[in-house]
Amino acid sequence: MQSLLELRHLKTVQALRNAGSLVRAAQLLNLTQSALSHQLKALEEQYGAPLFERKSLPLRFTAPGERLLALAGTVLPAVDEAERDISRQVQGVAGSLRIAVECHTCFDWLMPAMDIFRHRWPEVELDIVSGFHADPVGLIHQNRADLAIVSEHDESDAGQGIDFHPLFQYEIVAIVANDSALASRNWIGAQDFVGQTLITYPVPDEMLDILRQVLTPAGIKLARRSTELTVAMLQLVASGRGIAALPLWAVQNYLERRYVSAVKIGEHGLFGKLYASCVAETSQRPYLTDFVSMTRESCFLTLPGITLL
Amino acid sequence: MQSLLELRHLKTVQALRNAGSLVRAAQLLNLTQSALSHQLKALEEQYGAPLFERKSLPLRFTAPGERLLALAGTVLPAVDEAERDISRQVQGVAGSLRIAVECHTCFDWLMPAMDIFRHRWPEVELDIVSGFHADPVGLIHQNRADLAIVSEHDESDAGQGIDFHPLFQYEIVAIVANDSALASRNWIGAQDFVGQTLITYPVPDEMLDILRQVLTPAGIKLARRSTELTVAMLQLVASGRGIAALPLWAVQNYLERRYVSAVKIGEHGLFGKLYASCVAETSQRPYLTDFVSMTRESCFLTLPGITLL
DNA sequence: GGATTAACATGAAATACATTCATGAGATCG
DNA sequence: CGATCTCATGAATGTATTTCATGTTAATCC
Repeated sequence: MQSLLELRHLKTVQALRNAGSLVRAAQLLNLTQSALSHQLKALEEQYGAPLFERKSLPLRFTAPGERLLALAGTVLPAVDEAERDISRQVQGVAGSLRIAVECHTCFDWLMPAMDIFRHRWPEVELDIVSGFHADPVGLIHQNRADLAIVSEHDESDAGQGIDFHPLFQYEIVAIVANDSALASRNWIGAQDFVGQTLITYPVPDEMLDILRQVLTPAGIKLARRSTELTVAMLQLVASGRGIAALPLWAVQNYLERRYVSAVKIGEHGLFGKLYASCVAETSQRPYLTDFVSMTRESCFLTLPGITLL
Repeated sequence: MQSLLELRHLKTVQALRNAGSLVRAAQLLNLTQSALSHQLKALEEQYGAPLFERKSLPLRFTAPGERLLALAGTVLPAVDEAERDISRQVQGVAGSLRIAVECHTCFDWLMPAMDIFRHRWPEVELDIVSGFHADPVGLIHQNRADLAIVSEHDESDAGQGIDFHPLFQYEIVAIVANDSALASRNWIGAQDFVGQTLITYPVPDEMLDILRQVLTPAGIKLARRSTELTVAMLQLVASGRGIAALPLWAVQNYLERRYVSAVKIGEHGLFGKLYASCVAETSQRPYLTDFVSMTRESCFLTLPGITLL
């Protein structure tokens, strides 16, 4: 009798459209697939009609489903904006968000995320702390940065009043030439790197997962060659000058075009994790939590093959 | 961390503004005052600021409160509209709502309610079945009306697949001249009517609560005089030609201007109740439930001193 | 054509959450 | 200064959402 529609349902419907499947939508919302299934069932029962076709991929919505999507499209941004306004009214927000980055590829997703953020929080001073620092958390302590994007969290930092907000996890794959002997392998181990030239970004060793997690533990030291640009690394690999290890999402395009080949590293794959870390006090700021959740969402929707943490 | 705001909260905030107090807002929403208090407390905790000033009457909202109100003002109508659109998509609604009325004063609130309805459901054919019928439910059975506004429900009808949707309750007071001996009484009983002329609308006896509930049971029969217009009745009373019994809300204006006086009927007052009745099938239609809830709301906000059933 | 993987559905159990109940405190009014 | 009104609050209740543990279906792959 009485409408059971809540913002929650609108968020679900929108996530469903963006994510393209119940499973992915559930990850986006930090819920289980089952929860969404129940939610949607309840809605469909209330309206007496299905909201979307289950079989088709990509998901197709019915007319009532589209109408709900349209509603979500106007309502949810309005709600977000109102809540940001209230944050501003309550604590005249005029803070800063200086972001320290330790990994090269981060820029690929950080830029679009920052653009969205700038639009949502125009009065917050947004910056990237340039250069690559071996210890980005140190920059926070020195108050030269507000937020650091890091790949592992030092347990020692966690105690020091530093919060780690999980972002996402991505697979790091070995990139080899198409005609390489390794290209057809199911996966390769540390020993398979021996004799190769490793092509990397020009950053300290500790910041390269392939070294820190695989080669150094195995006691292997390789010839190195470095370059700033991902395309340049791929060009070197393609022309047989060496092997690289890069995030899968960063090279997906080239793989689809068969420019180079990717091989899993280790039997279960090598994964990089990313966290946003800041002092506990900063964690409280509404724009900080907004930045984190917005970044997670935009990365999940943009970067292929990543999973949220 | 995560926003707890739901449509429910927006409805609460809006009801609070419209009703002017937690208690009245709770009646509007079919909730207890306590529920709203808890809801608002949770919101204020989340935003870290009060939403309204508790002491002042009429209620004053703070800046965050106003911002939420503004949000509710854009969001809730959009949600309503979307749900109506979905109803239309699912079951191409093109029904009719022919309303049979048994009481005279009903027009005062029915007209504005119908105006709102017409705007919300333009494709539904809206009509009043004119004339005053002793048995409006009969009109439904004959399919000459879809909805009847009645003051008591016949138990015999309830079985026959007729639904009764409670609307509201109002007090019926005796209207006497200011200089009448009765004017100063705390309340008057059936015996106090003896010897007076009863001024009524020109309708059958069964439809007058004062007769049905008070005078007839006491075996009292009075001289009668009738007129169509409420003002005319008051004029007669004021000039000492008789006594009337009318809904308090209908005469509130005149009482405030001390044109006539009102006296409670019976120690605990005489109350009229109104229901909207229709066949069970009609009850299902989305526009019917919308009409009922919308009418309840608009009456509650417009008519002074009524309580929802 | 099984075997495997992936996506969604579903009933029951667990959990979280909103609401009510039963008060108390504070203000207002004859 | 009771009487009445409004709102707040903690505990108890009850409902509703979510998870858990499966089942089903469809698509993909040797």
